[in-house]
Amino acid sequence: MPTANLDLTFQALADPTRRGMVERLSLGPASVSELAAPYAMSLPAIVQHLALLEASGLVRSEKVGRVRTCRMEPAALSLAEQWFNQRRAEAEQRLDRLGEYLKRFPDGDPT
Amino acid sequence: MPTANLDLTFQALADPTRRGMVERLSLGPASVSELAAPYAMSLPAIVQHLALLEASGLVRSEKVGRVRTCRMEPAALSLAEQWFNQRRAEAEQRLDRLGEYLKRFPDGDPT
DNA sequence: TATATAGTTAGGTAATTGCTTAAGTATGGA
DNA sequence: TCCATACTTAAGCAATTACCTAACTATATA
Repeated sequence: MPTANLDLTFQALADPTRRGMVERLSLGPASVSELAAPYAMSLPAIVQHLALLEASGLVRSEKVGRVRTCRMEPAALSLAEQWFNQRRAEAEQRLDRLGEYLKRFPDGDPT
Repeated sequence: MPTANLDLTFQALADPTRRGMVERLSLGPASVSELAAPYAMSLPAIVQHLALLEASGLVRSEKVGRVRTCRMEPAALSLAEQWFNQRRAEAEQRLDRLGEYLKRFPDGDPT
């Protein structure tokens, strides 16, 4: 339902850095600097990416002491996944109907 | 594997107009003006959205006479879907390992 | 052949994105 | 208490995005 959230989710996943961060977090929680380690860019840039991931709901984080620990929010992932499933379901339904139709009128239009 | 293509795919799906067009095309092929009909924006804007959908490989189109017919390319959708499946698989694996671990050391660290 | 239809091309603009550097603020350890 | 660590905030900038209008090119149809 919340189409705005799908916007944010897909937008978040459209960037290879952010997708990399999600891949990392799918293996388990990580601190900001751990997330940043594989990338050549500045820490503020990473933090900005993280902010988008949090805005989309894909990632949640909490700070204890001076380290912020980030972890995946699986529900947000599955929301996007559902969208794909619906599209596939529709496409398959359509092809089923087309199949039925062709079985009844193998030569095309029933004219 | 082609991470650049995932970029384009998710980028394409991040916009509600384009996502709407994909939803429409999941029900079956449509002409450019049919795709444009539900939206308040100009035709050139729609054509631009369509160009992004084609660049991502989600949609393919061909022009016959003066009408261009657009249709879904299911393979591109399933590429994105696979990415989600991998993420979920990893997350579940991790939780399984965590479960095993807790079964062996119910009190936490094995120190 | 004239006119409407379906789409295309070109150019412009305001807002957003993905970075950067510089200068902070807490927190934890020697 | 001093210093390093782990971020955070602010400001700026070049490139991209999502539109727009105006003008154009084909292809049907009357």
